[in-house]
Amino acid sequence: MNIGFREKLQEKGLKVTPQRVAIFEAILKLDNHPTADDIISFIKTNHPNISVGTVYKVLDTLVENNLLKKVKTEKDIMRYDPLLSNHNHLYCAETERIEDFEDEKLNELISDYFKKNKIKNFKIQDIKLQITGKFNN
Amino acid sequence: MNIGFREKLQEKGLKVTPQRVAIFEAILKLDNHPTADDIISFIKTNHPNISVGTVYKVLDTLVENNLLKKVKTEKDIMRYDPLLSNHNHLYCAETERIEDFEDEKLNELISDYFKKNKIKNFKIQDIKLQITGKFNN
DNA sequence: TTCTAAATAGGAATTATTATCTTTACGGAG
DNA sequence: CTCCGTAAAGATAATAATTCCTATTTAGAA
Repeated sequence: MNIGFREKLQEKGLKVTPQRVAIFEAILKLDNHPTADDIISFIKTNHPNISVGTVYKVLDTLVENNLLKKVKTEKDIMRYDPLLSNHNHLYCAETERIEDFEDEKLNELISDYFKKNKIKNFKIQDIKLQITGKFNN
Repeated sequence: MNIGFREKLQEKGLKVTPQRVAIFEAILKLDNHPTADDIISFIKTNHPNISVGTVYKVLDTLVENNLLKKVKTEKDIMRYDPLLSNHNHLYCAETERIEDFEDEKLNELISDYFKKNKIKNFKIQDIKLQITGKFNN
């Protein structure tokens, strides 16, 4: 997966730098959709020489190149998501926890619906479900 | 509708202040889901004596009391929405335009789906669709 | 009208993010 | 393998949005 990341950088014509690798690894390791701040803290302990500005710049670059996605919570905080498959999120407003939620059947149901019921004057590019609620564990 | 707003404030035990009324009216007048900044600018010209901090606090209060909702764009900007019916949004990433989108049939379809297909360990409180794409006009 | 808790004004402080400018180093060419 | 040009990183200043703080005001109940 590390190797996959390096290759993806190269495909996009981006240089493979230790900073980029470290930041991407941090996101994978931190799991659960870290904030920029989570990533910065993690990086600070593991790679104390990587600067804050670099973290932001790398995140931006990766998002621009679709190696990462941004997720937003209710509270307006950006989170980062390394999974690139088409998935939705379960989100708990109280605890700020986010979990991935994949359900191919549901995706189909919705996209079928929109095939039959076009929205006039609007061309859909992407549909995302934000499911808010409470985790039982 | 103005009157409705005052009543809603009272129902919640909130004081009816000219600031709250002015800010709520601004949101209605600005339409299209203004940002806090839009609201502040508008207020600045119409009620120059209302302070920025107050605008933020009023918005928070109204959101807490369900007299207003927050909407998020891709770009991490908060917008405010005075409509409280259960509706989703069409969102154009290029122009930042947001339109309301109501479709009762779709809402039913989705809630039926989740009645039949519970998510384990998670109790759904709210489902929102974010439909990203392009407007044709 | 009086009183008190709630709300506002105004500005400082904080936080997150972006910009700038210099230095470094990735990775292709020789 | 070494060198070079350019993309990327470092460090820090600047900006932007929002929150905090405290004195003052005011809505509305008694």
